[in-house]
Amino acid sequence: MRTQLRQLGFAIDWARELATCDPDYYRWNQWFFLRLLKRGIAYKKTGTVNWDPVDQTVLANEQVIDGRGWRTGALVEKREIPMYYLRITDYADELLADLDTLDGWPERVRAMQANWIGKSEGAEIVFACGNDSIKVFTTRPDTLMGATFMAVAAEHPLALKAARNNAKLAAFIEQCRKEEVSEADLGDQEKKGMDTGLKAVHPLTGEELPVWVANYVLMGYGEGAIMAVPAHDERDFEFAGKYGLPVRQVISLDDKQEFDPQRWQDGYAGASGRLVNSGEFDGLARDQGAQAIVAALEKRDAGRPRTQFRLHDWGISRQRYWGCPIPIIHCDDCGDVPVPEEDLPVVLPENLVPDGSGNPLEKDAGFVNADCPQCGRAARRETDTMDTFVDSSWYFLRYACHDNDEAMVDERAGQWMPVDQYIGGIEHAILHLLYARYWTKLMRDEGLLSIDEPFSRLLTQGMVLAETYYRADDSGRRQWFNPADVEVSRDRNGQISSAVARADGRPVEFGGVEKMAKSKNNGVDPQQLVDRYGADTVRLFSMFAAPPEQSLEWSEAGVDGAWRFLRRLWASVNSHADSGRTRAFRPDQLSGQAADLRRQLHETIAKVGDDMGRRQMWNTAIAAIMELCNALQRFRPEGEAEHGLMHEAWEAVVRMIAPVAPHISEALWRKLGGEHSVFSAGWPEVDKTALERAAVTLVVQVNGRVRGRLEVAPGIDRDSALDLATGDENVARHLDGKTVRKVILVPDKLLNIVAS
RNA sequence: GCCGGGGUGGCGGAAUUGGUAGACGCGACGGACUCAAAAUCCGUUUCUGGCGACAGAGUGAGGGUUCGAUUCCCUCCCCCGGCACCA
Repeated sequence: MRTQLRQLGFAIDWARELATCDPDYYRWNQWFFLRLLKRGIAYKKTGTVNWDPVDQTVLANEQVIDGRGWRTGALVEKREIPMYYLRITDYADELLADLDTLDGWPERVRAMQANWIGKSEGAEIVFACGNDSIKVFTTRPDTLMGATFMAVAAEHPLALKAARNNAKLAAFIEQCRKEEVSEADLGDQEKKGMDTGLKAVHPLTGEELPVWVANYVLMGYGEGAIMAVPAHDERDFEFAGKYGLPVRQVISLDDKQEFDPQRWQDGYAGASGRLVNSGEFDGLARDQGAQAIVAALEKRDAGRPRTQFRLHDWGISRQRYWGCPIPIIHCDDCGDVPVPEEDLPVVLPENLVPDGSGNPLEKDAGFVNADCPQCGRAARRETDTMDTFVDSSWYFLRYACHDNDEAMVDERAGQWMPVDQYIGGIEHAILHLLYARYWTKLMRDEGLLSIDEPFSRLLTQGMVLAETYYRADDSGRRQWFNPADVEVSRDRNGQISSAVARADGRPVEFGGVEKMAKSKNNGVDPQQLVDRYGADTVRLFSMFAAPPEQSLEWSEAGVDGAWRFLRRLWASVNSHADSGRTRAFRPDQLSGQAADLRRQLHETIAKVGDDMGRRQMWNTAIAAIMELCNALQRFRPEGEAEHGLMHEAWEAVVRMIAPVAPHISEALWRKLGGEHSVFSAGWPEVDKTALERAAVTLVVQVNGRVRGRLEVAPGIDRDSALDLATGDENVARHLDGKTVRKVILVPDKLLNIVAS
């Protein structure tokens, strides 16, 4: 079933692929895009793409940064091209706030989205710099008086301007821009910088501050420029130390701590403390100081409060063939003209072959050449396609009303939505799920929907991991072997001692356990297992292996157990049904073992319902069903009532296992006399009266260690329990010579006698 | 470097709110059935000592809180995943 879960996760990807092939879906994507364009929610601006100067193509992000080494460093250039964007940042506040309403979502996904949106409160401050100015964003306006230099990103306009007559600076900037490509190891990259020679003017003191280019300042966040306060920011501190820039303390520390400009210490960036060395602001607490400083800046028109989001607007243009065409025609005279509604959809030609040299649409005259809808003259069709995340943002809405060719969605979408239970891989935790939430809100605000959120409950599956094997050639390049093509020898502890390739019998190296990926050739196709054992067994086995949110190392050990379980179930139910003794009975006719068995049956029904529903722990649900089956198979029914009980039990078992082993369950359900499908039979009901117990097991501890067990009537009080416990031989032995100090009773569960 | 998730028998994992650690399954070992094997069924299976009843140790390491800690707190180690030096 993990496979099935996995496939449900893939459904997102399938939906995207199918949707992009479906002109009907294109039509509404394009219709809605044009509507957003008209509203100004979609807009055009220059964006940066990774460009391969050798193959002359745009590189996908993962080709550049995922460490597979396709293209790195010098082989990637940045290129500025016009792109279409959606104003997702306008919804940043709502997307953040509504996370609190998604209580059916895993906490970690909500945390990841909140971090991604990245709201921070602070101020923007403007520093004069010659005839220009530098605007910065800071979360710490209280430290303004401790700013000792400015730092700008390599791409910052002022840096570029200064580089025009400074070759060394230009070279440094070029180097920074190249290195920025590999974000993966940015974390431990050394801080580097260079003085531009420019001076910025402190807006309150008038002091001149040097302006540096620094590789730790990012153009994509805030203003691409910072005021550096080395005394209270660890990165600025490190940078100042390296380049000998001044450090000025402006926030007091705890009494215990002394400020040392040579050494960074934890409290420097802390929240406590008052302003010092800050002139008129001295003595104010941090937040008051921040307010006062921002007020002073506002008076001089040099700053104001501001909330900054990390989230960027969503660039939806993609320079690739497969995707929904962006319905725009570029005319030399009329500019960018939307394709008229009656001409939608713009469809992709299907006969093009991507050859790795860029978007084939650009070279297809039949697609590119178009008449301007406004003036009728020859014009050029937009060849960028939409990000396929656009398609996955609302496919589930279209499912509800796929046959409507008059409207994007109709009232049926409102009836079906929101999705009760959404399942997908954890890799979709941020992008897909955030875009789908955003799109839902967009459609709501366009009057097409009345829901705020698309998915009520979310299950994010863990990754499936598998062993990797490789053989390195002389140059160190690794050739990866699929685990299925490798013969593994293990030592007594199950550890891999050696492995050889089946093909040539020569040894291969074990490369550790990693997430299944094409690049490591460690994917496993469950189809072979399905062919051998059947789909029900493979579903049962993979659902039983681990809870769905946990990552799972793929192993076929254990699949035999699932197979045996289903075979036993098949035999037991058939033999019961063939006995033909299925008459109704009254529970009070049962006694002894039979009554216990019926209690276990109803406890199991309750547990399995809770595990499959609330807890989403399918592995323990299956374990409980297995336990029940073991008990049922051991039981030898005598008389009509006990045969009736067996019938009640097997009916319940078949209904409970049906979600996991649907084919066998369906057949067994008919065998048990079901007229309709097991899936219309409903969930077995818990008979609360069957749950009552005549006796419970009370664990007896002495000083927290288990020394005995008592069978007692439910609800027994502490003193009676203690009386019984001290009568137990082993308990008495451990109490011998000691005085009872304290007795703790956990009702119907445990009695702890504290003695010394 | 930062963030998130983990670390429990030979293995996958269970223990839901601080209350019997190891459910369920795999594997292994022993037995029944069989001329034999497979399949099936029964039993044992955390480690150490003991014929046993039992006793001691034990959930990555070390400390703490508690009558009681896999669970809560502190420090540290290791593994997996993600990433954005976010001002």
